[in-house]
Amino acid sequence: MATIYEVSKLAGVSLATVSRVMNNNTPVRESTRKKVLAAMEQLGYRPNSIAQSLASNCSNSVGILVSELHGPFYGAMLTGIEAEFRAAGKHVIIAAGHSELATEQEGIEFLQSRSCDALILHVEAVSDDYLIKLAQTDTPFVLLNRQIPALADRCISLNNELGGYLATQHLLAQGHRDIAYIAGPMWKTDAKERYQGHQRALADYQLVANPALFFEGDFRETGGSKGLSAILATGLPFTALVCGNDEMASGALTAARELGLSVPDSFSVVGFDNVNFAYYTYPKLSTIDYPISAMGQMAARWVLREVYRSATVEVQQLFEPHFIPRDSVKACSPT
Amino acid sequence: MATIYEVSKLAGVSLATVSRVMNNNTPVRESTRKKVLAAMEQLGYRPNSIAQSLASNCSNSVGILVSELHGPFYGAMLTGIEAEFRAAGKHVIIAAGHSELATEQEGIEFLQSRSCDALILHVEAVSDDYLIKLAQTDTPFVLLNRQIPALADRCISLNNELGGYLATQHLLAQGHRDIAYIAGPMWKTDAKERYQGHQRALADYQLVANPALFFEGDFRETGGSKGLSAILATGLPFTALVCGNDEMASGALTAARELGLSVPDSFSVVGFDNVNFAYYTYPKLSTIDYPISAMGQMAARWVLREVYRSATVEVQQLFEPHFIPRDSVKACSPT
DNA sequence: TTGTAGGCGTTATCAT
DNA sequence: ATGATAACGCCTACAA
Repeated sequence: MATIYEVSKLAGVSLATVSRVMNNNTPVRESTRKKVLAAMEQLGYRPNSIAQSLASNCSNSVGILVSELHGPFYGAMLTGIEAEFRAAGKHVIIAAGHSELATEQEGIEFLQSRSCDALILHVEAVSDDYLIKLAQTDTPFVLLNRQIPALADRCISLNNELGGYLATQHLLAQGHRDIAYIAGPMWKTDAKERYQGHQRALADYQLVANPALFFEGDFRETGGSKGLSAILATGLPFTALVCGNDEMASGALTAARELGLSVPDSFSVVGFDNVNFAYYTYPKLSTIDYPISAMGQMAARWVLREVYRSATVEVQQLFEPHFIPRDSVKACSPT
Repeated sequence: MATIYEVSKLAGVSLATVSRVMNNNTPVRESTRKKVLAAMEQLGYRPNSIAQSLASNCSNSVGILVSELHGPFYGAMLTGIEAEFRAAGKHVIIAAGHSELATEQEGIEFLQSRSCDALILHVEAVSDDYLIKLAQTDTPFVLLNRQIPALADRCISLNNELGGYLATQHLLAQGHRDIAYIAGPMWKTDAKERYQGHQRALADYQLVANPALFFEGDFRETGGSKGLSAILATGLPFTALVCGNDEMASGALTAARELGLSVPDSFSVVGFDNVNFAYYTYPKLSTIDYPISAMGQMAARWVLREVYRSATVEVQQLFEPHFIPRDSVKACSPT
């Protein structure tokens, strides 16, 4: 592989000049520029990005830590991020944190050791304090799907509470009063906030959530099926079920079918996230939209603006969810 | 950030010695090792990976090019790859090729310019010749889901033809004779091979595929729904439908339901890939298993073995699919 | 076992 | 506008 040195020799100029035409940061006479370009072309010269990084103290790489690489949710997020960075010539290093404390911390350290210029973190297990400490470090980072007041300027998040509110509010407006709830792991902020929204919507109608109709699931399909069984086992009547995310809703739909119950005739179901497959369940799932791809893109832009100082479009940090009506909810028939 | 130099000063040894304890490739007296370790600890020393890369001519990074970052298929693949590399201390740079020629080539060049030690390529649009030329370059790469005879030693692929054969064979064994087929884009090798397997299975029964019952889709859900409409529009009878992948099968299921047809009573459906949501469709989709996560892992191992010379477990390059019976197929009732 | 010194391919600061 | 030359932080013969 040709080096800058060989290019300079062939072009009959100095190292520095070659560097200048590459980065065009310093004026170079047009004729010499041409000479250099020609030499580069002739040698098939490609700058060594490692050497550039060492000398410029900028690796042009940003680390992404997500909980999982698979699953409809993170895929959409990564797509938004990658597209934005690729266009800017930055590259993306990914690591999975698996929602586990140790793995998430390791992941962050791993990414830091790779000398990323910045980090985009979608972490769940790590504590607020840990992140606040991390902010003292000289590796800048943005937080996706998390709200920490002390770090508000680097948080990009959805109003989960509002989403939870909207889901339940829609059911209430349809006449439902006995509403079961399958939550995600309540130690996860988004699961908790969604549930709080649920409670607020109930309060609007002078109602209170019935603890017997509550189940704490795992955000996965099995959580939905187990949750439904548990709720049915109470023998209590209910006409609607809110699930903390679409995966659990899908599990609940499947379980209901296997038990001979039909949705929405036996009861209505609402999910959360609007992942791509929500449209392909049967019945099609009514859910809350989570614009995760756009949010990933915003995280990328934040980095572009704050770290690479490129003049980019506005960065939106707070996103509002909205309700997507489909076929899994119907009005509560007066009995 | 502390450098190796400061560590050496604090420990009272030379630069070289510090480097040696880090890489432990050269014997170092235990007492000096301790001193160095202590100094590193005290300074919170972290090696600069960029400098390491420049000096050692090894970036410890491998580039991954996939068609898409979202979708159940690639997610599973990335998971297999990331886990394997992370454990080996290598990191993963990803790029999306979107199944488009220009984007795939750009992606490869992008990854090369990032001085990856190796590439894992899941490319569809790029030609065999291009890849054969690429093999002359000094960037080693493995091919996932592609078979090129001249590059056989770096191909990790599934026997798609066999998969296609198994899908149809199962239907034939269940008594089906009029079998419709919704293929993926036929310029994609896997789509073509799956269809060839379909034809071979038919041939076993002295049957020939009916071109009127064939539809070329796009591997996406809409392909399945459009395909089903097109096939129904012919008015020809059929009792089973094979789809080139699960996404299209899912689309066909949804479309069938909307048309008032019930699967598998009106007709049976088989998919391909066994993506995670295949279990959550209604009815649960009978399909062909595609062990993509394991294949991703193998690609990673190939790199570990061939490029990083680490003694790893055997690398399996050829994978065999098998049939997963679920609820979308039933025996053809004799009429 | 340990130290010395040259090199990896750029960038960037001075001069000129 | 251009050229020397010193970083950048580490690795690795070669010597001792």
